[in-house]
Amino acid sequence: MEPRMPEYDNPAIAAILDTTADLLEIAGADRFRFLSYHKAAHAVRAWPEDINTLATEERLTDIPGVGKKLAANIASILARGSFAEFDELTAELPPTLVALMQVPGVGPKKARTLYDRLGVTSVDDLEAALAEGKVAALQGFGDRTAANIAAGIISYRTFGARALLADALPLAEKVAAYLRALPSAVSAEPAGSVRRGKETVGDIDVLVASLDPSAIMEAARTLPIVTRVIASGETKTSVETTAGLQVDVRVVAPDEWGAALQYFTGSAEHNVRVREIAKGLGLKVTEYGVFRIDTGERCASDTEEAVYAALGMQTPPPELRENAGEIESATAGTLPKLITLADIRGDLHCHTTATDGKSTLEANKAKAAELGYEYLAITDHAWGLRMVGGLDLDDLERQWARIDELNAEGGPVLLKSIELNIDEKGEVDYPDEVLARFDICIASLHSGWGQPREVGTSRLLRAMENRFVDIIGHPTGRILRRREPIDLDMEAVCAKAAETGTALEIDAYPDRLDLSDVHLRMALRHGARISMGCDAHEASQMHFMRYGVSTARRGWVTPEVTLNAHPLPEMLALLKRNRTA
DNA sequence: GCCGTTTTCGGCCCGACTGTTTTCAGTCG
Ligand SMILES: Nc1nc2c(ncn2[C@H]2C[C@H](O)[C@@H](COP(=O)(O)OP(=O)(O)OP(=O)(O)O)O2)c(=O)[nH]1
Ligand SMILES: [Mg+2]
Ligand SMILES: [Mg+2]
Ligand SMILES: [Zn+2]
Repeated sequence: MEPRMPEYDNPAIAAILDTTADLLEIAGADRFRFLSYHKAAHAVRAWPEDINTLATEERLTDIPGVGKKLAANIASILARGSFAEFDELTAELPPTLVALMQVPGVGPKKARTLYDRLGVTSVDDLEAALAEGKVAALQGFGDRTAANIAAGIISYRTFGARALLADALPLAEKVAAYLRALPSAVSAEPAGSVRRGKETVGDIDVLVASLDPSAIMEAARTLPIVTRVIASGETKTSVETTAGLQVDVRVVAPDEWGAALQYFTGSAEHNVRVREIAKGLGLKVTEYGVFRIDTGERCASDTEEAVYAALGMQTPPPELRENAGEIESATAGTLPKLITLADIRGDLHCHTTATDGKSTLEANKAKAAELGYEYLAITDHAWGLRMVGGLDLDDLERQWARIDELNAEGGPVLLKSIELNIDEKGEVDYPDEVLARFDICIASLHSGWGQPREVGTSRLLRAMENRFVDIIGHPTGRILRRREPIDLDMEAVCAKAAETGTALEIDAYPDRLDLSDVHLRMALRHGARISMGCDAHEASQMHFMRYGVSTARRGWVTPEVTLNAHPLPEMLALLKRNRTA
């Protein structure tokens, strides 16, 4: 049998384009040529249509930044795993050189010199060369550069993967609160990817407004959590911390707050686009303000709204600032009214002590009441997951009886629900007579992670054909930093969800956040509904909803399309099982 | 390499910090 070509998805294509860009840069290619590869990589990653569909329909150039050449190169990757320029580049340079550029302090020029002069092709090689004193001896390097690179290797090795938002956000808020409390500080807020609510973050960025910047910089260098000062100047300090995260602190004058917050919130791609647009209007945007190019006069700077208004734009919510369509919407004045935490009327996914949860029904109900919810779906595991105590019919009767008692007491309504297991054939637990008795059924994959695309896809499609499967739980099964998503034809999954009236879940558990932002946009494109649940295995985890909402907002999700942004009767009426034919 | 209510050619964001520089390149945000 022929060996199968690997199946590509948008992130896989984007990764190859990014590698190409890095190799081109190391090879000394024109700046705008390699930047075009990075730009296309970002656009492909953020594009809410499957790259295979686009290629088949010869619509790759629909993606902004993908022209004739890049479309041909992407098509070539899909067909044979590479393209001509990539083959030439990797014949000229070892592709492992891109890993050298991941070491803080090593960029394309130093990587090239290390390779040319010392034959260094890996981080291990680099470490050896440092130990032998060869790096410091290089033209243009020196002792300090060698020491910085050595420290960079340690960070590269120990910090590695991006942090979960749920781990970084509390720390970011703590650092901001600490700096805000300084007598010389006027205000301080987290910015960067933390403010944009990205599911993982590379570092923590904090903006401070102050008339005494040196006092802020001193405080940043001496934060209790600092393990190393990477750089510290008049307005910017970068430190490594005990949390294994880099913290970047930027300070500006109070009247520059809005421009600086716009800059430091990013994303970089959003900023570049905003600045290009400004230029076309005869304006210049920096972290200090919006300026007229002709007179140098400052037109805006104190608030973000003023900055965007000076460019004729609405202020896009931070979660949308990825240069993925929000600039066009903001310019046209058509930004969507995104879902907020306050719109959430209930949680549609939680576990109890009846299976693998650590809190009782009663404790979950109390938490739902505390959160001001109207309802809570009790979705313990079904019989198919016996190893975590999956419920049999007797267990269900007992749980339902207790739910009836609790509902009689008032407060948030507990919904008799279940998280069904989707088996190898796409079938779920229990006979139809039982499924019909639930208020809501979620169905989720819990096995088969390494399966080929068509297998996982057909399991989900089959499950969605079941008229009692109202929601597909954590559709891809990804676990951030631990498990790749199952390979799926997500276009087919979203289309089937829309066609059958099956909602797709955002599992708000911080290492899942599944569906992801980009897949949510794809789901909305197809007209699918969204369901939000924390997958709490302990009552306190029902607070994870805020992370689900961040991901939903990044996916352009509105309250209208979200099941649990509706009052109970409407929410129930939207379920597949209650649809009138 | 991409792109176009000023353009199919000539642009492509803007600034901070560091080290080795004798005037600024490299890296990063
Ligand atoms: N104008 C402009 N701004 C940039 C550039 N690079 C970074 N920024 C701004 C926007 C970023 O959100 C902000 C913080 O930079 P970071 O490198 O920390 O990126 P960000 O937080 O977006 O993502 P991260 O999760 O940290 O990788 O600085 C750039 O090249 N140009
Ligand atoms: Mg950041
Ligand atoms: Mg940063
Ligand atoms: Zn669950």
